[in-house]
Amino acid sequence: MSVSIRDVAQKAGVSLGTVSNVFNRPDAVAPSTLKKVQKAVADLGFVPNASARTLRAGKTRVLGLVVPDISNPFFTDLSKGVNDAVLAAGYVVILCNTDESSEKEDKYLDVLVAQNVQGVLITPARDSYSNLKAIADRGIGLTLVDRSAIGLEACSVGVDDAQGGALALQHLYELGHRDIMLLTGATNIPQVAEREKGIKAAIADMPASKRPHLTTVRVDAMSTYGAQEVLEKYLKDKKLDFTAIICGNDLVALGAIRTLRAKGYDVPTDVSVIGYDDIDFAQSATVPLTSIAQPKYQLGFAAAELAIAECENPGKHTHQRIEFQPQLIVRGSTGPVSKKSKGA
Amino acid sequence: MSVSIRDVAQKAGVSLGTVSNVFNRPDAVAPSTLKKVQKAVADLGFVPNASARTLRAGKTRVLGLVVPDISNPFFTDLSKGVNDAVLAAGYVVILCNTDESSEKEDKYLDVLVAQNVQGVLITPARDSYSNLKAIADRGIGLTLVDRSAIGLEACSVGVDDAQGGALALQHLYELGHRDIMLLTGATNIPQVAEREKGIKAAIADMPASKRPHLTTVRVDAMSTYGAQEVLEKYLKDKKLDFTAIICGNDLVALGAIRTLRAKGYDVPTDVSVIGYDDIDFAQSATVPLTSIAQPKYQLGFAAAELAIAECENPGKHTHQRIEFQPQLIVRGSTGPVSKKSKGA
DNA sequence: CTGAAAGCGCTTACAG
DNA sequence: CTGAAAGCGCTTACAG
Repeated sequence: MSVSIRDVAQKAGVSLGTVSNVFNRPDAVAPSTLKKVQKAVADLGFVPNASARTLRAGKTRVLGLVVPDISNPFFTDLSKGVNDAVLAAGYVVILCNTDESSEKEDKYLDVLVAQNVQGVLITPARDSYSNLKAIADRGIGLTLVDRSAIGLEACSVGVDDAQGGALALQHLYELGHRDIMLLTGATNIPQVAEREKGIKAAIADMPASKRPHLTTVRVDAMSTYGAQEVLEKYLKDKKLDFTAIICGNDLVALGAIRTLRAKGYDVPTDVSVIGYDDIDFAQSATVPLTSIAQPKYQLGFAAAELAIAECENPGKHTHQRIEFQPQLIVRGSTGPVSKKSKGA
Repeated sequence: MSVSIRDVAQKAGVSLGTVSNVFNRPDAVAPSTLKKVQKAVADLGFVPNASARTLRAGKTRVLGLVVPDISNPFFTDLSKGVNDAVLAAGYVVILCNTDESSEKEDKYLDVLVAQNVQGVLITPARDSYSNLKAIADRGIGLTLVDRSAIGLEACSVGVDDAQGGALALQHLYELGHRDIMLLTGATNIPQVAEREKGIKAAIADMPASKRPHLTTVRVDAMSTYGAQEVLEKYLKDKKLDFTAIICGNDLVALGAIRTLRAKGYDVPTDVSVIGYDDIDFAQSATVPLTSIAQPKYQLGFAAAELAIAECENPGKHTHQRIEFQPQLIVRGSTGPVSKKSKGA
């Protein structure tokens, strides 16, 4: 149905191999021949058949990106980064959304093997990486995204969550806050645990006399309602015993702000609130939210670059881990501790 | 590097063709042979090489999905629908994010041609479809998403925006509202124009004596701030002359609610507010938002099904358009018109 | 029901 | 610098 290299060769009056050379080693072709062939290519609208090319050369220039939930903006932005890196390098990416299901993940992995992808970028849905080893054994490059590559021969990219926690704490500390609530989720969520660790480490690093006091309160669900419920209960028959809250994520922060305002406390005059994730809505909220942003796009871009580097140089590629730093985004929900609340 | 069909044939003690038949026409293989081959396949971990398969059979079972902005939840959910449909059918999809750029779109289209995709699902970045004709001419199936296929031999899927507007109006009408503000964007946005048309048509359909009165107010930016600014100005030295607002989207609705509450009006007691899009945050808002939702997932699923149908049956496929109905999601921001506000 | 053979479109040594 | 030839891994009539 389509134009083949044979048609181009005929039209340009050269052999098959010469046309191929024009695409793969243009330096090895005489300039006049090059021009002739390029004209024929343009005239016929020839695009080399990737399947044939792959079959012969063994390289597909196709990558697979496997994510647990593409509706999560984290993965959406990440996937944009992957796509941009990949497009620049002449690669293509097959996106696989596992919906956090191991079965779907396995299925997609098979699909990717069948498609002869040269590399797989993945945020695994489960802790066990057994299904990934099969991929690596097939010689397919593996890049772990937002996970570490423990026990795997693979590159990985991630964000320094401990640092994210520390950033939040330091920001509040610099604003003068010394009584801080940590309103977060269960410790079995790795990210939650890691950030908490970062907060505590930052506190431990301070001179004992100046260390802020941290009260940890856990919500069942890291949602607006989950936060409201818990915080309302906490404030029930107690006076405010903190001047700032570090929240597990932005939804929790929004819920906290709502509760505080309902109780007649102003944010940030009475209480500063800091979120995590920097979701899209953070800047449109009633009180624009100070938050910790993750370099999602860069994460994807870097992961794709690692994967492509491995594809281009499978022999002497050394695996590496790239860890990005989260970023503090200051908006209206945090401010200096006021004399009023300090006194309270 | 990999296990080939030849290895399987050898291990199972059958010929090449028989192994192929096991994959492509299992009915034509004797049960005992089938089992022998399947065992060999499992033992060796054989996965057929898609490139070779494609090259020979001419079918790649690969689709391209080209969207202007994957960070927009509309396209994210849509892409989930596409992926699920595609996975079920044993296809694979290459996701292309054009960032609304025509150049990127053209580049991706070339990439997709080179990858031998069998079909392209696209929400074009520009109005002219000239670059799409080239795709169609190559025999690649084309499916327009959230656009009509005027001037193209192609299937298309979309949402009935006029109906969306009508739904919003009718909901408020049934709650007794007769003085309604339409707070929306510029009419050169097709979706805005179409919804407005639907609202007006719905009003025109009512008996003249009962027709609600519609005041249209336009915002520069369909954002929270854009809405606040315009509405504050409108309410400056005027009493409330409406009991409900239909908003251009959910962000506008959130801004409207904020302004109303700041002025001391309760939502929905004094004023009902309805949004559009049903963004994720709509249900977590201070006043959970009544909104018009679009069947994004279904849109993608249906588009993929159309595309696959065309791939499977390129000869006698008739192009069709599938138009989905938007859906009213009732939450707390709308309620019956109160006697108080009615009297005002 | 099974096997031998041709060929999909390209790349890559290799000889000239 | 150019061309003829082999072969990547599979599918598909075709003969048996």
